[in-house]
Amino acid sequence: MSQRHITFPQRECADCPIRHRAVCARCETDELEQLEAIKYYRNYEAGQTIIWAGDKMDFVASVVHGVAALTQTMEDGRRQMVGLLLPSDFLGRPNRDRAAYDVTATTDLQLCCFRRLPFQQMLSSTPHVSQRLLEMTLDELDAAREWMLLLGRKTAREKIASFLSIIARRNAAQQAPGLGGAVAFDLPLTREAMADYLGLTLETVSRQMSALKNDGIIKLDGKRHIIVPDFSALLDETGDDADGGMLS
Amino acid sequence: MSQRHITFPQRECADCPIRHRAVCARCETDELEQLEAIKYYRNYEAGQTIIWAGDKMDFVASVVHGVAALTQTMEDGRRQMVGLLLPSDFLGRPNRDRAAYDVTATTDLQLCCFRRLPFQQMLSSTPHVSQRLLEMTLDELDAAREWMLLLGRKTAREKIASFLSIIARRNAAQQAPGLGGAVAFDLPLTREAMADYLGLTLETVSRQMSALKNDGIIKLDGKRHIIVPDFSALLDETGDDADGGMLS
DNA sequence: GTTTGACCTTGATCTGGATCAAGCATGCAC
DNA sequence: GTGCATGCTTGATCCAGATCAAGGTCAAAC
Repeated sequence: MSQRHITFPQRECADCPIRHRAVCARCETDELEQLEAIKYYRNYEAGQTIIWAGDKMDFVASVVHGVAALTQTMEDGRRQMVGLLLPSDFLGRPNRDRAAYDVTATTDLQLCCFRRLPFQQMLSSTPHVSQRLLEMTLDELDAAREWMLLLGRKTAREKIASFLSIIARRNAAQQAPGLGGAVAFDLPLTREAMADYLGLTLETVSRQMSALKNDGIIKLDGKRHIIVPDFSALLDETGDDADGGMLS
Repeated sequence: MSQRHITFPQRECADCPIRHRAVCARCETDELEQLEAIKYYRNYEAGQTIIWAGDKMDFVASVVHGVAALTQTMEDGRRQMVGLLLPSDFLGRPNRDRAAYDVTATTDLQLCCFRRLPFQQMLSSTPHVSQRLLEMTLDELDAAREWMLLLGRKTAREKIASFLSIIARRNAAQQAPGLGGAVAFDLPLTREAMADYLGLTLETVSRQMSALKNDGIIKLDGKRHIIVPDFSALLDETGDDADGGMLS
């Protein structure tokens, strides 16, 4: 394993990039101070395992930079990703001291870790933290249910298009507004990890990526950089409602 | 539609069958009184739609008796169940006034409904309610992740065996302890609803049920009553770890 | 600049579950 | 009773995606 050195800056909460979206989003100054007292940063490089299912886990954490994946593995080696954590997402479960899933960094990653026991204390004493955590957990449950529809009922092409639009959307949420329907971004996953996310094989992922490229829906710059000339054309391939579920 | 009349008894919280497992589980007497003031019961018969995705929803609820299903439908009619609510499970999302999924009663059903706005008030003011709701939501998220593994990676036979063992387990949780590995229960879903749960067609569900019957893993008494002579034999068919994920 | 290994693409073939198509069983309405 | 609808089973065929197999690309290590 390479010894490449990663250094994300470590900072005060006040100028943290996820300050207003993470579990700490609603905290007042004094509550932030309490969190500062129990927090520490950890950096991982792409491909590293953060924790194995069943391992003791003495912290919970927010993703600050990068992407982490939660994966379940069956005895015979079949793997299914069950969570994809992007910046501001929360890792770990309060009141549970062992990891339920394998957790790996799929890109270089920085976590803001909170020691588990004091964090649990804060959950009882600080409604701003527990309310925010409830809201984030409900959002994750909604995302999981979208994902179930994808796994259970979508075709391989729809799965790929859906995945690309999810990544594009979550990227856009943090970055410059795209100009006129065009979007570009880097894939945070290998073809194999995409297959684990989508319930496919890596060969099918590769073939469907090529098909979308040949149909002009996406362009590839290298293996990982995606350009979407017309985002609505990509959405048409996802199988989802054209209006994104909006109601009159 | 039939006019068959359903009457589940309506009761005081004190002798409610889900008193110690539902969102109210941790409430003290005075908190229960607050809940009593904003609660009312609703009964539905098997097959009835409770609410359509996008409809206004002015209540949240606990399932008291029976089973409800959350389902997503694509434009072309493909359907995926994304939630199965058994007694004590929670329906609805605080701070959201429209249903995100279709909700149907798959058996005769009783809901204990709470008016949404006062319930949201209580969430802010009553840690015992919000803490319990967080815990239940985290449990649902874990269940959703198991379900993703099932949808993404299991074979049709494994899916059926997994579904049967889930229903058997949740039934057993409330009822007499089975004698020596044998279990019996009623399916709360039609073959078609099972297909929507499992990401299969109803024909495949029917074929795999027949296969498990022919292999002696289950016995059928009518279409819906299942007898499992040896529960561990059923578990062997699920593809899950033999030890149920227990660790040394 | 050559070797190595990780990652990705593409081709040929196979197969589990979908689809298309009958028909059966049960229970309710009349 | 008869008629009819709903739910279920079973058979024949098809096909999307898995599997098996071969190479291609690129960057880091030497």
